[in-house]
Amino acid sequence: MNDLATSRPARLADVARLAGVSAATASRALNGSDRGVREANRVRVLEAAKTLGYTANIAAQAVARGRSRGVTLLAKGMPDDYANPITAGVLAATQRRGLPFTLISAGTDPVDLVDAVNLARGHRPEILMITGGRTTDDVTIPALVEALQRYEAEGGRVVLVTQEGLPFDTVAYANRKGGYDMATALVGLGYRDLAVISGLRHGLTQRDRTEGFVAGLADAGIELPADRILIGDFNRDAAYAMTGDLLRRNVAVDAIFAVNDSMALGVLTFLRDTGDPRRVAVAGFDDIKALRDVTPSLTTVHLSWEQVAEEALTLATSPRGDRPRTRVVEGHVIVRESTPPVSS
Amino acid sequence: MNDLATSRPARLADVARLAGVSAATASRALNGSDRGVREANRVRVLEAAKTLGYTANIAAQAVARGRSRGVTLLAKGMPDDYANPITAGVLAATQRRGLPFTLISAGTDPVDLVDAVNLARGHRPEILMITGGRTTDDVTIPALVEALQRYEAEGGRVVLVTQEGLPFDTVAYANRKGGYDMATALVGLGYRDLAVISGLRHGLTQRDRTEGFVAGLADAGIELPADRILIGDFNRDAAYAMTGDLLRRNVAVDAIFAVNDSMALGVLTFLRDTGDPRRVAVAGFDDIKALRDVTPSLTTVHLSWEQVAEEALTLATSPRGDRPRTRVVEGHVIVRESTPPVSS
DNA sequence: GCAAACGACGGAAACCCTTTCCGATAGAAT
DNA sequence: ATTCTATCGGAAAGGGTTTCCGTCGTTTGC
Repeated sequence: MNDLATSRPARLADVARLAGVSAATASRALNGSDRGVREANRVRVLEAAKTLGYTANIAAQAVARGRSRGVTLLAKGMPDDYANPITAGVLAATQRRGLPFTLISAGTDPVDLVDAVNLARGHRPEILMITGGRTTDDVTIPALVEALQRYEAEGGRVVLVTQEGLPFDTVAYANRKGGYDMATALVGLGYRDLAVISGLRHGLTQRDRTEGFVAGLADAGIELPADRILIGDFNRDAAYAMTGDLLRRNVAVDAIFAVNDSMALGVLTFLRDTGDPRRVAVAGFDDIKALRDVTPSLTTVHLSWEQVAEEALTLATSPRGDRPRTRVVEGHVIVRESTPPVSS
Repeated sequence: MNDLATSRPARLADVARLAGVSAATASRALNGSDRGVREANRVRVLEAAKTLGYTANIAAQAVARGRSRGVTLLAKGMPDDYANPITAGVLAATQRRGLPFTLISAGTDPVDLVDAVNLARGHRPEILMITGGRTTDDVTIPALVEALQRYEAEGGRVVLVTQEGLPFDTVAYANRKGGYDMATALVGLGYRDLAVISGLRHGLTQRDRTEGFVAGLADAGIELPADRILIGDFNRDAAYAMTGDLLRRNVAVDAIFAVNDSMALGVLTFLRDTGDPRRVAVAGFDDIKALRDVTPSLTTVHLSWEQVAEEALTLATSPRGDRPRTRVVEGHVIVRESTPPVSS
């Protein structure tokens, strides 16, 4: 009932004093790590901490230790209107391991990302994870790489989720193969007049998925005219609009492949909203949870986001190799109602 | 090209040395606020910082200042399968104001929440925001209140989002009124045999929405039998299962009110999976974005999450009153296809 | 025109809170 | 009695911010 918690948080020294030991001993007792503390003292310290409502000042810990515990995830382009499966996956995975999790969100502008990296660097987290599509024309890449390399030189761990090709440990997923397999699947179902709704020209994710899809069609003997690949923003609303553009051109289209599920939902909703008489099939990529609730259920490339997150954390917590490692998570096509077999 | 950034982050002293000033001056130059620094020195410091790739150690800043900048959002029960509108709203709002944002997620167990509050307290953030349904039978409430009061006594700001009744600044939304209005609307459309799919018995959010709904029906002269209120977990899958339980009982039901949209989606999907969706009307609550993509489009109570987040941040950044303030954000019913007028 | 007062600015040092290194002490084992 | 061992405390980081004080140049008053 020592109600001296009036205006300043209890600090370690207060706990130590109340327990009748030194600050060093109190510290050792509280986070056990170090070497032994006599049992009697340990319990006295713990009790004192409880009485005072003591909470370790995490910032001070970070300063003293030179690094703060846990994972900081830098997500680009958050928030969007759909649950970001990567964020959710990493959050769940860190929770499973009891690691503190911090989310820092950067705008979609590449410059923001560099700023955000520097902000994250300021936190000095053990593990810095970065997600969000990179682009090919990004002039800030050198700055980004430099900031991250500096961070690794300082002893931090960097893991990239999404993008291969940068000199850091990376978890990627098989975008190209997924696109290829989707093409194969759609052709197998009987579709011949295809179109792609894709994202920003320079985005690597969408580029790889699109390229894989085109390659898959080519291997099946189908040439995809360039004007059947629509380019726009990488989100649902843009896809909604692009679908309109496509259909107004009155070209023959029997199936649309959207490079991710939110965009596919945009396509689907557009088709429904306008009641287009043509029955156009739709396929997506990612297998986000929201798909369960739409009609028709959506054909997509399933990716295990749990696995992506797990791999990333495993990479991050294992000792660093001398060269950056890359893990690729593969997906597989799931055919659902949105792409019924063509009964020609 | 001073490549001495080999193994340890540049610190303020390095910057100061390179700029030929003292650490004090460098500090003043870098975060401007304090007193004036002669322009010549200012630019030299800024240049030095740039050359060295200097990033302020945020932990050290927090220790020195006694508080770390920005908003820490404590979200209970994250992540779920749908984008959490509160989280997204607060994230967007903090970004708009340029405030650093940190997310800490707690499990669904109330004990986790107290732990998480203490973890958050350790960060000493300026603003601590808490969201996630509270329950009536929660024995940890006193501990929670004590931890938070202590935090406020230490100079932190606490804002609760969702729950009225605790002695802190709060942004609530009109759950009861929303339920009431929904009942009125459904009766107005001609529905008479109603049922409610609700969440955990002790959850305040679902309790208020349910109570409001029942009251609305009563005022319209309709008595809702107790066995038409189904109780289960507060998520989509539970709602999916509960719908099955309800319909298997073969009672007359012409409309189901689910206490939130994810649950309504579960209901909708169950109806669709098992037969004709149009026989039973469905209504939800929240107006989450995912609704745009489902068929039939879902009748719901619209809430402006942007407004909720804005109010919360306004509360948090304005000087504290002597008594806790409460802002209530009201919603309104939006009738969509899932509840067509009954043509008796 | 000169002295006094004043304002702007720079730097030294204290401080924030915790961890960790290292030396000290007491008791146990030999 | 001497050497370990286990435990503890003092003090030094760790990287910033902020207070306090001194200096220096400029303005004001006479």
